[in-house]
Amino acid sequence: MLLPIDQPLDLVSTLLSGQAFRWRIGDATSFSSPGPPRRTGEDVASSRQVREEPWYHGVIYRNIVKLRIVPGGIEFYSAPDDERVVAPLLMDYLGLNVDINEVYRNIGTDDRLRASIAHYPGMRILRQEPWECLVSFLCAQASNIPRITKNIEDMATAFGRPLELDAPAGSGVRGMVRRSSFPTPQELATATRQQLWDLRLGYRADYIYETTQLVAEGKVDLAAMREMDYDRTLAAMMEIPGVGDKVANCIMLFSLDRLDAFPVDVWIDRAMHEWYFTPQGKKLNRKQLRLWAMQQWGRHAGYANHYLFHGRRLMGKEDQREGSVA
DNA sequence: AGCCAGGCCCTCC
DNA sequence: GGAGGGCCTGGC
Repeated sequence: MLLPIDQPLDLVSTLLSGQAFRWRIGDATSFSSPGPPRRTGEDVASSRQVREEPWYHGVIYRNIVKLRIVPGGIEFYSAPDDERVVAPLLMDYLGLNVDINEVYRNIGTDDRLRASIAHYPGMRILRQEPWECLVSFLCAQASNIPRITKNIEDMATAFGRPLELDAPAGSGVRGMVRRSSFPTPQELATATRQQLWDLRLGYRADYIYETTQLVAEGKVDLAAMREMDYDRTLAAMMEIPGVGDKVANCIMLFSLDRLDAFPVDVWIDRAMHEWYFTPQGKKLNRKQLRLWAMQQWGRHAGYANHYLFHGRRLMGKEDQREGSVA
């Protein structure tokens, strides 16, 4: 099915850069290292080099979704639910209801940000499912993307529901995709503390165990948090074990409709001191940085955060993986 | 071998 | 209120 879009969308930056952890590149289920771009194999003889966008697959709303960019929009398949059912969910999940050009006008306030925007046009903030997002960022403290990805996948495999997507013949999609849904709070609540510990989550296992009980028992109501104002949502989030200011802001930004949320991690901390509070200025703590940013960029501060984060990796160090194949 | 990671929490000052 | 150390595990 084709989902028409008329604004830039950069799938690799949006899906694989650390806001969600269940997206993979490639036609079929494969957890081997991504490696170099794969050959299509069929149109090698063709003199005209048709540059085809890669497929991605992930799991949202208990569906496997496989998608890629095509002229005019997004081509996608889903299972077990029909594409007509998944289409609006996918649209919403990808944040395509947000006018990104308006966002850029609001956050393009200096050269650094404008450079980052120019380098990552179409990198979006996802609108994820709050429960999965919460567990993901409980995993994230003192960790890294590959490890978080493994932790989340292990929980899905152990406590979620197995799914498969068999692409229709002649669709040009090759390979069966087998994934598991991320467990619901009730499903994950069946896990014992020891079982979680055995997934090698480290000390995060305790946070996840405690949090799962709270959500499954209804003592934490994530859906309700989408309706609250920023301060109330933040306060409610920080009641959750293992959730501090940074993690709360990540969850709020990526899943609770708070595009004004501004998570300050070590990288943002460095970038802001380096770029906005230069040498001798007194050091601001993380909460002060967040308040300053929210003042500066208002209701799209979270987008500024994401572009600062990626902008710094752009200028700070070399860009190791970049899909700019000739 | 030893240090540290995309934090949080608890203790102590 | 804020600085400092501990915490599972994995990677360098």
